[in-house]
Amino acid sequence: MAATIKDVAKMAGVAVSTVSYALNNSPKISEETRRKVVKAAEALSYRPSGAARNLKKRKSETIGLFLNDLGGPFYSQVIEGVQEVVASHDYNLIVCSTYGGENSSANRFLREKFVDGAIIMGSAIPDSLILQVAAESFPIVVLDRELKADYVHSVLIMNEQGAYDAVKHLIKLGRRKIEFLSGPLAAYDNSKRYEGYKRALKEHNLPVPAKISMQGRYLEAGGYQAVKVMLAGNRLPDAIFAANDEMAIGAIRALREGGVRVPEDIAVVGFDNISLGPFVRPTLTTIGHSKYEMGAIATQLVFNVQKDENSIMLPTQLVIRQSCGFKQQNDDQDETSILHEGRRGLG
Amino acid sequence: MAATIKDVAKMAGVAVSTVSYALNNSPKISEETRRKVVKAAEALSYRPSGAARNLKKRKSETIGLFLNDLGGPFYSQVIEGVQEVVASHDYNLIVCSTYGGENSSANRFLREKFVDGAIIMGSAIPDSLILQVAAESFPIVVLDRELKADYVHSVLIMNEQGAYDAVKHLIKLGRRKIEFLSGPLAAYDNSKRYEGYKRALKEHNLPVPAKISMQGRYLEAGGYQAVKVMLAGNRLPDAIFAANDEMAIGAIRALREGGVRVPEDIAVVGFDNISLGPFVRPTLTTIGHSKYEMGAIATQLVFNVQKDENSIMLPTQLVIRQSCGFKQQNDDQDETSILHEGRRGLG
DNA sequence: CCATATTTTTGAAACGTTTCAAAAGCAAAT
DNA sequence: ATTTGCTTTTGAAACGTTTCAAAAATATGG
Repeated sequence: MAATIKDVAKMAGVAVSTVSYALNNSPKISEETRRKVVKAAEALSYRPSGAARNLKKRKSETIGLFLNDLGGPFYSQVIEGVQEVVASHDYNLIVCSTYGGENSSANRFLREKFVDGAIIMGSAIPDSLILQVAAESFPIVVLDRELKADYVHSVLIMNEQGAYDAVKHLIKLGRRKIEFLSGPLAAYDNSKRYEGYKRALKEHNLPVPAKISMQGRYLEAGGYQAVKVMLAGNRLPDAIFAANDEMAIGAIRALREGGVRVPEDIAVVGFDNISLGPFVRPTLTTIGHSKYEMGAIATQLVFNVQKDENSIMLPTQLVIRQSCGFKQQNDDQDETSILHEGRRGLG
Repeated sequence: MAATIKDVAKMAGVAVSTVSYALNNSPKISEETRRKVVKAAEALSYRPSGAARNLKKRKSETIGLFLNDLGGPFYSQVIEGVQEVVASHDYNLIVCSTYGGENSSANRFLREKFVDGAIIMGSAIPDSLILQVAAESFPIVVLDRELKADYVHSVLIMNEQGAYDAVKHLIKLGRRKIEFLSGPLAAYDNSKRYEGYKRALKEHNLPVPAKISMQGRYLEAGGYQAVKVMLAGNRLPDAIFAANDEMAIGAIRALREGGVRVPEDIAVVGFDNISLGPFVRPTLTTIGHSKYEMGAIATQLVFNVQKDENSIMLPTQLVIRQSCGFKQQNDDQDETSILHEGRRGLG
């Protein structure tokens, strides 16, 4: 049905190989034949088959970015960073959801070598699959996840230190009973953030709660619910450190509805510095990290394949707004931030 | 280097075709051989070549979703709708940015038949390319864009009517001097929204400004700047209708900074009902439309290819919050909404 | 035990490109 | 005319699958 390179060749009265060279702008072809070929191709509205091309060339010139859910407010900047670097290498980028388990699109694409390299964020792709497919010809970079293997690199955030900074900041502001609003217990970043929370309490001789009392699955509604439940209890904390911003925002909503003043009665600090932060009331104090840079660096790593695994640690940054109760003289649009230097280099 | 189906065949001591059948769970193959084959495949850590497969089968079982920028707050729900329907058909979804002009990834993918169908949102892909590649074997659905051709379907939003409803609402609340905060003049949806704005003014015998005085390129910062400039002038309006929510939010920020009370002095209404709306202060009155449904319907259309172009019109909905100045007795989290029924069917 | 069905396995021909190595054209130099 | 050295064009062999049609093996029934 659709025209192939053979049809173009026939119409232009030349060999198939000539068409190929001509359309790929090879210098071997004379201008005259090139014109003939292009004309024929247009007349037949010829579209080359990417599949055939990739098969023959044994590469797709495409990088895959695999995410848990394409929608999250968090990802968009990461994507931008990836996009930029991929484009600068004249490669294509496809973004794909990891949703769907065993035979999700992501799994299929990883297995079937649709892409020449992959960047993986989120936990839906099991370590085993990554280990299976990573190879010199197929480098993989994992984001915010520890995984060591040949041709697997990782870009990490200083989760522990960031959480530590957040909690320490609350302590410095005089808060003594600080609760941890947890994300999924199985999540890597959540557990790191929990570690940082505990370290800060310990180092300041504050009691560490025996167990996690609030869980919000990293969702706004989850934070809201967890805090609703908390409010029904009797002994309220004077601060909440949420493992991500969505939950922090849900927490603030629940507190407000319960007549609790934020930050006067209970201070709230989140993590991730999502773009919504400056818009909620009170504006959200949080731990930021450079998402664009994360994407860009990850992509660089994909292009600089190296056998030994290599991990890069990105710094975090305390972003002080209103919800922590820090007294500022300036307008609420302004914000202060304290950079926590990270280190970059071999893992 | 990497193992191919031939290597697996050799190792398992069977023919290439047997391996293919075995791994694709064809019922012709005996359990015994299947086991042998699977074992060999695992031993060699065989990964089938998607390119070869697609070439032979002449399809990729993949749908492409092409967006202007992957990050926008607007898109995520559309993506979810698409994702859901694509998955229900056991197809794969790739999302891809149209950024990059002539030889962007998007252009390449569209041309090289990497995908079996496409959903296109945003204006970066020229009509000409769409017309060129749309075919029975390659259906295309365009979102919020009018384009009629064989095998091209469109899913539209009632932009004109939505804008009309927004402005009418402001008029009913007593506003008389309503300015239009425009997006890019060339944008299809912007011009439709402008039409609706003008119609509402005319129908209520209000003067229609001779020309558009504020432009904000659909960006928050654009709305902010445009309003800053407006504030420097002398005759202020008593309401602003922004062609999208981002600009409306920027407008509110500028007004607040300028000491203008929203909505008391100037009311603001946006368009799109992005998720940020309920979080800004005052909460944003806007025109909503179901983004998830938009994605889902578009995807259905891709799978139900029909020759004659077919367009579907989705209803909009006035979402009343604080920024329009409507006096409500209830808490600010609540919101009222008025559905404007759309019609669905042939264009 | 033979003929006939049925199940399982196999060769070989695609699918539509790229690219190597050889052939053909063509000019200039002998 | 023939050789030499270019430039341009071409055939044919991949690339790694799927799938048709035929062959081989096995089972079924008389």
